Amino acid sequence: MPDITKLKSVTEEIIGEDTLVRLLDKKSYLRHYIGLEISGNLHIGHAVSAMLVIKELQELGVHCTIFLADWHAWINDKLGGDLKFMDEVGIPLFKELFKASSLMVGADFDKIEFIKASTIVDSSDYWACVIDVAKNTSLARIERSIDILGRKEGESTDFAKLMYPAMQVADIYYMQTHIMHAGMDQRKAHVIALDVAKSLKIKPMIVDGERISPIAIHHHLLLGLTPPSKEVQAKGEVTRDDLTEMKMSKSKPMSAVFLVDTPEVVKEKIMKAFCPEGQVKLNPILDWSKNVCFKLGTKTIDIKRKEEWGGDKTYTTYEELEKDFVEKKLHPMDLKDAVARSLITILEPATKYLDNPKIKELSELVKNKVSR
RNA sequence: CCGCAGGUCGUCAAGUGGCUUAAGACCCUGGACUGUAAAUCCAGUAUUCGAAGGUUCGAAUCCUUCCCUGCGGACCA
Repeated sequence: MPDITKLKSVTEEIIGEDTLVRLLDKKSYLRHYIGLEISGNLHIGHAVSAMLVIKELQELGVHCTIFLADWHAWINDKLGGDLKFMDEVGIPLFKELFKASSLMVGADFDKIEFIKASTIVDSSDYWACVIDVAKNTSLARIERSIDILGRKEGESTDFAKLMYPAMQVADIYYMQTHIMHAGMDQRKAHVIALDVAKSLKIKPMIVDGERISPIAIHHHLLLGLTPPSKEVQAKGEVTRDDLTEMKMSKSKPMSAVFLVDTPEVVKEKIMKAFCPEGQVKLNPILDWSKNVCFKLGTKTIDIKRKEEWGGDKTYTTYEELEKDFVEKKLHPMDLKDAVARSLITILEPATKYLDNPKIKELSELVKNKVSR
């Protein structure tokens, strides 16, 4: 039996776990994919959550693919919807950022296949898949799933945005990627993919001659560093949609740590982060401790503080740390200091790799494009 | 193509001829206070009102043209 415990430790949920184990056991050739809109920047969540999953899948012998969703970015108005710019600047930069991420987590970058959306849309078969998906779902369903674009309800939606979910699902079947992987914010699209699995005529998902439902892997979304809205804070229950709402966002630079951030910037962002003393719920510093610091690097948190505050202490498990934090034996400031140092260490391979003029130039071009 | 409504700070939004050197809220920035952040309290932030003309002593507010957005209609009878 293949052991997927390590894979599970870096994901929030796997839908179709039994199928995955069965197919791995049979040594079937399995393809994975994760799609990303070309937006011009990757944050630590992409590296940790997405790349870590790729690393674990690679170790299980799965062929991993990164789908460069330039057409999807166009639909979603990223980088000015400028496909040419994406091709010349966005995608080259993205590949460097992925390379940097792979260095951070130890994934094999050379074995990752890159596929651009703009190449598969040349095929009429692809559009047949889109229609096949669209024929097997309802308009209401699509409308409900539209928040996968990261848009709030009520925002103006042009018709192209309604095509997006059907395309996203079609991507999976057209490319025959048995494992569809994304953040928790994308699960609505994946659930549609699951629902239509048995009805599709054009390109059903086939492994070893057997028709299957694709396997969905969803990784945790790191909490943004900025305070959650008052409404959410007041709620007793925090829903999935609330969590999606609070993820790191490129439009709020202080909410996220980017791969290109210097150690000084990382330190500053962490020190300015929301971190209520003794509270675990909606606390990004605790969330990051658990999902970044204890998953990468030394997998410990080293507190350095004066004797009067309790002296130095090293935590080797998150549970231990959480307990002390709740009992207020660990002050937010000391935790922040330790988390910042940990992140800087974890980011170091990426920081070093990205410290080169060509990459900086691409990064600048994107920055100008976005602010325009 | 026609009709209706609308375009004011990053966002929402008041203002319908002089009291506006454009209110307020949120966001953002700086400061105070906490051994972090948040909360709280101060301070700062549109010489400009979709664009161009025009009327007027005086316009974001009136007129003209154009551009854009939303809604509805028309075409098929």
